[in-house]
Amino acid sequence: MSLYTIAQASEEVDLTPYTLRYYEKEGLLPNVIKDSAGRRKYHDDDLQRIGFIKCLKGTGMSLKQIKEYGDLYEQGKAKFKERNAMLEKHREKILQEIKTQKKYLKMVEAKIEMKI
Amino acid sequence: MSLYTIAQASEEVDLTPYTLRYYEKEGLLPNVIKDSAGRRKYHDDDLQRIGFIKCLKGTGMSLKQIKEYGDLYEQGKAKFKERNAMLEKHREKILQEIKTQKKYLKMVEAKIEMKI
DNA sequence: TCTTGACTTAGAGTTAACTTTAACTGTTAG
DNA sequence: CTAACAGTTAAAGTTAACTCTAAGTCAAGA
Repeated sequence: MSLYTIAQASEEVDLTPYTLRYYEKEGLLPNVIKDSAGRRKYHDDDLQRIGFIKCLKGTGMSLKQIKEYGDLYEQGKAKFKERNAMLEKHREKILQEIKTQKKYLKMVEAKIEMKI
Repeated sequence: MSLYTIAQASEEVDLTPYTLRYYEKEGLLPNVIKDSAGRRKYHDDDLQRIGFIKCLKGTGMSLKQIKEYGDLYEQGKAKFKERNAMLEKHREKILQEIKTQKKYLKMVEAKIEMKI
């Protein structure tokens, strides 16, 4: 049950403190606690959550949608179906994106081989 | 040797006329000609070029870098080496990105399977 | 006690990539 | 001839996602 300052968390998840505060302000990190002096303390759970946010963001989900997902997550198993539907849909999007990337890769490779 | 109006080109490449004019203004499309009334006429070559711009952009290259690449392209075989070096580097980036996407795909799938 | 340094906030500023607006021009159908 | 239409420009506006600033607080070390 280790706790991290914002600097440590920042290091750990490779996002700036600015970004961490921004995500929190946007409602993506509802469970970050503060010490008696008002300073943020990040739990491992928070870092896990940030990790998943990075995954969703890295696969093209907007922060707005990520927040929607997070809000469903906060509502527990009542919203499990909705939440998983979002993920299933996102999974399809990622699969499609990988296909597109592979197509583009071939285009770039073709251009390289063209030697003109 | 067919020619396209901006509306037709827009349809063909699936970008708005706004975007096509914007790309031109940014110097990404230096060869678009105009008719006697000042209206743009797109050649097949232009559409090909736009197609490759979409490829580079779709794989995360910024318009600024795409312009750099295009500028080298304009300078013909004198800059062939530099140009191809850019593409080789970009190829590596795409490969890395596909790897990352696959990792993220697994994370999303794991979360789906988690059923919590 | 003083100062240094890491934090806090609200709010302003930045960047990329469009996207729209306003005012205008030339072409075409009735 | 004229109205509608498809285009033109320069410049302003928009959006997402940060990124930074200014002013302040608190704790720890010399």
